[in-house]
Amino acid sequence: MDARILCLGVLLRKPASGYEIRKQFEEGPFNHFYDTSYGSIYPALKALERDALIRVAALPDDGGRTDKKLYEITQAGREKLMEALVSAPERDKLRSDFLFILSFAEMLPPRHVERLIDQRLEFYREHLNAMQECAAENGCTGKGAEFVRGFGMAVYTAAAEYLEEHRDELEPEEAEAEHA
Amino acid sequence: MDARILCLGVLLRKPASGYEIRKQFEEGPFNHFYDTSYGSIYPALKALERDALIRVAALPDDGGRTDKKLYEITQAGREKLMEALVSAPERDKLRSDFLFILSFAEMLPPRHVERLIDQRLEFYREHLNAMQECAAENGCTGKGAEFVRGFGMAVYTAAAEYLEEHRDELEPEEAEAEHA
DNA sequence: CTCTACATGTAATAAGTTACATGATTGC
DNA sequence: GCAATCATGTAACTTATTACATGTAGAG
Repeated sequence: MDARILCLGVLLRKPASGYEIRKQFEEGPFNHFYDTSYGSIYPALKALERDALIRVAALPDDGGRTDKKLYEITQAGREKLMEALVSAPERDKLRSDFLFILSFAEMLPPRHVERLIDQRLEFYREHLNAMQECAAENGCTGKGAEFVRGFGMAVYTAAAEYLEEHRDELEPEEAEAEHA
Repeated sequence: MDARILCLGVLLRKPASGYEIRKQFEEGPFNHFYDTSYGSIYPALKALERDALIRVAALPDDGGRTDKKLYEITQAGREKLMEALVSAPERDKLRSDFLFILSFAEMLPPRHVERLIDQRLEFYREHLNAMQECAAENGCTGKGAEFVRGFGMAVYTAAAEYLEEHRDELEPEEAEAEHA
């Protein structure tokens, strides 16, 4: 899924500007499994408009700002998106500095490992809260979106639990060595 | 973490060739949270050797092939890696076509959704098996690596359970509509 | 009036992926 | 002899990221 399909996905739910699309990937429902920056969104929107997969919607005269481009998906865009949605998904790609670092835990200062895990737990807490509240305003609507949200929460919860229950295994065992 | 640091991480555990490093990211302990291809590994090794962070080890005369370059980490390399390991980790990056697609589940053919989830469950089964066996031969050694392996298994298990327990929520409810 | 959030866009850069090109070794 | 795996490397391509550049609107 490249930035173009991602944008189509957002626009299928409702018309939005480039800025608003960005926000959906930063705070909204797509936050947890995709990330995209302006540098990829704006060029993507340009290409989509060129190919008539989206168009600039007539600006609503509710006093919105005039420099804002509200894009909406076209029929061709809907078809293009559906095509992408039913084709075989690429496998997930994860890049986790956290796990990479932790896999060398025994060679690191114990305090550093402690802090790393504390920060991670804090991260899970925050995001679980945010996910709980991610509601209609953000486009967290529909069976699919809710299912995915539940999935994310289940995974984060399990991750946090594992960290809490097993973090002591990473502690250096000073006393033990003496008895050897 | 770029390809260079990743390579240093592999080489810290034991000397390896570019090909073997690749395998660690494809099958080995780093499999689940990082991915890297030849096109990034070989240039990374070249750069690391140029900077004296790794060197070509004397070939063991056990009859190995002569075109194989066994790299080992140098002291400077160890320091460079440690520096990277104690600096603040970048946040995880996940890109999941699976979740993106599922978030539109209600607009997709039910059969497609079914198949998607079946494939995913199969994926979890396979990888949980592989992770259970990922042992010493592969460099799954040490507290850190084992902790990370356990973490991965906990997360995959939770993900699979969620899918199994909640997949029915994605089924279209034909009967219900009639009573409305 | 000032800060934050809204808003769009480009250019330089960095990075990794894919496909290509080649060849040796091992097991059957 | 043949296929699979081991093994190294490059070039073209695609892609996204970062930093830059600019300006508006609303809240306090």
